Amino acid sequence: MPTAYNPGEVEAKWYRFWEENKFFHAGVNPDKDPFCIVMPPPNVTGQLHMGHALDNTLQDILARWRRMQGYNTLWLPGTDHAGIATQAKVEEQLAGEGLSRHQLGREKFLDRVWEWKEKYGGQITHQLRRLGASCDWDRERFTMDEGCSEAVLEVFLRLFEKGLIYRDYYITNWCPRCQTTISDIEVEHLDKPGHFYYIKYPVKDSDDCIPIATTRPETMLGDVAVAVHPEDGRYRHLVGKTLILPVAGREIPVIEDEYVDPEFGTGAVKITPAHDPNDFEVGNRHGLPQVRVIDRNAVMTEEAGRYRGLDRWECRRRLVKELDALGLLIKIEDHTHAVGHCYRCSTVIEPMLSKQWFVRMKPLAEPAIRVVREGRLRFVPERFTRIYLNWMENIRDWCISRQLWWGHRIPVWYCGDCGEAIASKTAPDKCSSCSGTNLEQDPDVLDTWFSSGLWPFSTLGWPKKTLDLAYFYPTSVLVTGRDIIFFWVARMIFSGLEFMDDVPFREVLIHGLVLDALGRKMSKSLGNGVDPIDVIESHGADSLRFMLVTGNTPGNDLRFHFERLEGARNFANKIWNASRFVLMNLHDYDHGPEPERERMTLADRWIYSRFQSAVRDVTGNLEKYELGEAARILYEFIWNEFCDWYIELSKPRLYGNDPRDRSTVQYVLADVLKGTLELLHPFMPFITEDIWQRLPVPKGRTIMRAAWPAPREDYRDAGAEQDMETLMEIIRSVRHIRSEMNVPPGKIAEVLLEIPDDRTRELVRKWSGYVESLAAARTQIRASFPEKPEQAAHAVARGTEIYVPLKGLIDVNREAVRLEKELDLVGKELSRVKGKLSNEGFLNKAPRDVIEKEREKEAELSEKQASIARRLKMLGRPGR
RNA sequence: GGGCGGGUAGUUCAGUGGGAGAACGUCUGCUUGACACGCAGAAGGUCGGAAGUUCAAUUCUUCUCCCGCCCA
Repeated sequence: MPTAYNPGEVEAKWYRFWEENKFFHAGVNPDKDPFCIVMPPPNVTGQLHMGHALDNTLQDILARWRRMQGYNTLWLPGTDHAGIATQAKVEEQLAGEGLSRHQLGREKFLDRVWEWKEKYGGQITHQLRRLGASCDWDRERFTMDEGCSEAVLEVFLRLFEKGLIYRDYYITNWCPRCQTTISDIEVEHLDKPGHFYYIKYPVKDSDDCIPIATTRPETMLGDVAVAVHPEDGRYRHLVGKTLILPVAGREIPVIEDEYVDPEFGTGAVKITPAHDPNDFEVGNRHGLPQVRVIDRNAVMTEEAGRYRGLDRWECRRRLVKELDALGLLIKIEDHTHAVGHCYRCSTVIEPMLSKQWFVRMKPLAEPAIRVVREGRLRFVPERFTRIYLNWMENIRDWCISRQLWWGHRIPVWYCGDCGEAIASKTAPDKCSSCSGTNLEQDPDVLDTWFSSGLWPFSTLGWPKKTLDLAYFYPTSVLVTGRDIIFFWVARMIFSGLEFMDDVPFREVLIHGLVLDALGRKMSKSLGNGVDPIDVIESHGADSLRFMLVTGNTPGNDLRFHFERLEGARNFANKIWNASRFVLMNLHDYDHGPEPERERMTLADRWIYSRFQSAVRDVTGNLEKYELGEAARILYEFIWNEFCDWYIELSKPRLYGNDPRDRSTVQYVLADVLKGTLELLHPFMPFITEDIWQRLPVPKGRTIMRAAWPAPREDYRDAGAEQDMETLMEIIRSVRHIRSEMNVPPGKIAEVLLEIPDDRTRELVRKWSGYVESLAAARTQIRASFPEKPEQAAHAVARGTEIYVPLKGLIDVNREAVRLEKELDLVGKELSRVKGKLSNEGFLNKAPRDVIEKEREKEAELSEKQASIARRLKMLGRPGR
C-alpha cells in the first residue's frame, strides 16, 4: 500500500464494481421494508454544481446507511427537461449559426433540442457517478420520457375535467427576453436603486390638480384612473371628479379604494390595470378598462401614441422630460424598490395582460396544508414548516402555460368554428361541440414544474397501478434545497395527495445553499463557482463529500472553504495510514474466535467501549438527520481515540514477544477498524470499500451490503473508560511537563507517581507501561515518597502526584512561576465552586446529582490546591 | 412593512440551563518502526448589547443593534 491515499485510482474501480454487480438496484420485495428516495432531477443538459454535490451527498449517505441497515433501498435518479433553460441553450447554439427557432420551425427545432439532449444529457448522470451516488440507474427517468409524459396528460385531463384548470385573461409576469410568461415564484425581487417621480394630474375644468407618485412613469400612458383612500380627507373633494391624463390627454376618474396606503407617496395612486398586478385587481373591482401600452418585446404599443415603438426605458426618459417641460413634474426622489427579474435570465419582468392557463389552487392547497398541520408530513428542520404553510395558505392560482416549444404541449385543441376548447390526450377528429374539423392545438407548453411535481409517482409507473407504486409509495424522505420549497416540494405534495391520495414522502430534509468563501451565492456571472468535478479530481470524492457534510447544521447555508477541503483530505489520508498500519501488522494474522474478556487489556476494553458509543451516537444522529454531527463523531473517534491512543498502545504488544498478546491486539485492531469503516461508509464510500476489501477477516462481497454495526451492551464498559481516562491524564501531565521543561524528546524521563489511593495505585501500577511508552518515561509508583525530590517538576492529575526529577535541568524559579499560575487557576475555580455550595438556593433547588458533582469537584480542587501549595512551600515559595 | 436564519477563539463553524469546543491559522519542540496530508505541547474568547425569568443564563423570555435570506 502506498504511503498516501490516492483517490483517483480506487474511485473508478469501485464504482464500476458496484454498478456492474447491481448493488444499487432495488426491486419489489415484500419480505423487506422499503426505503425510498426520489432524486430531485437535475436539468438534463446541466453541469453538476456544488448544490447538486451537497444534495446528492446527503441522499447517498441516507441511502447507503438504510441499505446497510437492511432496508430494501431504492434511490431513484432522473433528469428534468428544464423548458426555459434548455430551450435557451439550443437557441443560443442556433444563433451561432445565424438561425432563429422561428426560421427553423417548431418540429425541426424540437429535433435539435432532442439532439442536444442526447449529446449532453448523459453528462450530469456521469458526474453523479463520480460523486459516488448509489442510485438505481436501471430506473433512471426523464420528465419527458414516455411514462412521465403520459402522467402529465393524465393529470392535465383530470384537473381539466374537475374544473381545476381554466384559461383566462390575467396579469402575468412576462419575460421579454425569454418571450414567455413565468409564474409568480419564478420572479426574483431584487432591491434596485430607482426613482420616485411625483407628477401632477390636472383636474378637468379646474386649476386644481392631484399629485401622484410612481416608480414607472412610462406606464402612465395606460392609466385608467387615480385612486385615493376613502378616508383620506386631503382628496375627498376630488373623488368622482375627472382628470386629464397628462400627455395622453385622456379623461380618467378619481376613485376611492381601500388598497391605497395614504401614508405612502402622495396618497394618490395611478391605476394601470394592464401593467400592474395590484392595479389589475383595483381595475376589476371598479370595472375599469385595460389599456395595454407595452408589448411582448417591452416596446410601447399604438396605445402609447407618439411614444409607440420606443423601448420602455427610452420611453420613460423622454416622457419624464416632456412632463418636466409641461411643468407637471413636481420632483424626482431617489427610491430603492424591489424590481421583479426573470430567475433564468435576470431581465426585468413586465407584468402583462394575456390569456393563460391556470390551475385553481385553493382546493388543492387545502389537503396539502392539512397533512403538514397534522404531522403526516414533516419538515426537517422544523422551521421550514411555517414557511411552507405560510405560502400554501396565501397561495394564488398557478399560471402553467409557457410560450415555449420545449416541453409538454398543452393537450387542448380549439375549434376554429365555434371556439370550443377540447382537452384530449390525442388529437380529436372533430369538435365535440359543433362537430367542426377546423381544430388547432394550443401552441404553448406546460410549466416544467407541472411535470416535476408528479415525480414521486410518475417515476414509479403512475398512472398505471404498478407493484413499484404499491411498494415504494409514499417515499421515505425528500432531500432538497430550501430554494425550491415552493417551486417543487409544495407541488409534489398537493399533486401526490390529489392523485395518489397520500403524501409523496413522509419527511422533507431541507438543506441550505453552498456559498463561496466570502458568503456569496456561487454564480456564473460572478465566476466564483467551484466545480465539484475539479475538486473530485484534485482531492477525491470522499473528501468533497466529507467536507460538504461536516461543520454545518441542517437547513443552514455552507461556505466553501478550500482549507476545509484539505482538512477532509487529510482525514482520508489519516484513515488510509491507520489502516495501512493495521494491515501491515496482520500479515501473520489467523482470524480466530473473539478473545476472552480476561485476555483483553484496559486499552482493548476501552476502545471497544468507545466504539460502542460511536455506534450509538452515529446511528442516533443519522436518525435525527444530524449528518454533520454523525460525521464529526466519527472523525473524533478515528483520529483522537483510535489513532492517537489505541494504535499507539497497540505497538508494544505487537512488537513484544507474547504471541497470544499479539493475536489479541490484532483481533481488536482488525475488528474495530472493520466496524469503523462500516460506520464511515455512507460518508466516504470509496476509501472505506477499498480498505474493507483488504481486511483479512470474514466479510461479504461489498461493504455496501455489510450489516450496519449494532450496539453491543456487553462491550460498554464505563469502568474501563474511567480508568483509561486516569492513565491518559497522567500521560498528558508528564508530556506537558516534558514540553514545558524542554526535556529532549529522545530522553527517557524518570517519573515518580505518588498515589495514596490503593485502587488507583494498583491500576496505574498494572498499566504503567502505557505511561512509559506514551510519555517516554520510567516510572516509580508508591503510596508516598517520604523524600520528595527537590529538583523536580510537579503536577497533580486525578489524585496522583507527579514528580519529574530534573537534576540540573530545572530552573526552580521558572517551575515556581509555573506552579503559581496553576495555583491561581485552581484557586479561582475553587472559590467559584465553594460560592455555589454555600448558596442555600442552590442547595435547596438544584438537582441532587448536580450538587454531588460540585462536591466532588470541590474535594478534588481542594486537594489539588493543597498539593500545589505544599510543593511551592518546599521550593521555598509559600504561595500567596 | 412581515417572517426566518445568523452574530461564540485571528478565520470558518459546532455546541449547551450547572466546569467555553473543533478545524484552520499562530507559537514551541520533534524524520518517535501508519501518516509532515504527520506527532507532542501551548497561547488565544466579558459566547453582539441591555433588561428579565431562575439557586444558576452563552443557552429560556423581551427589547435593541449589525449581517444575510425569503415574502409583500
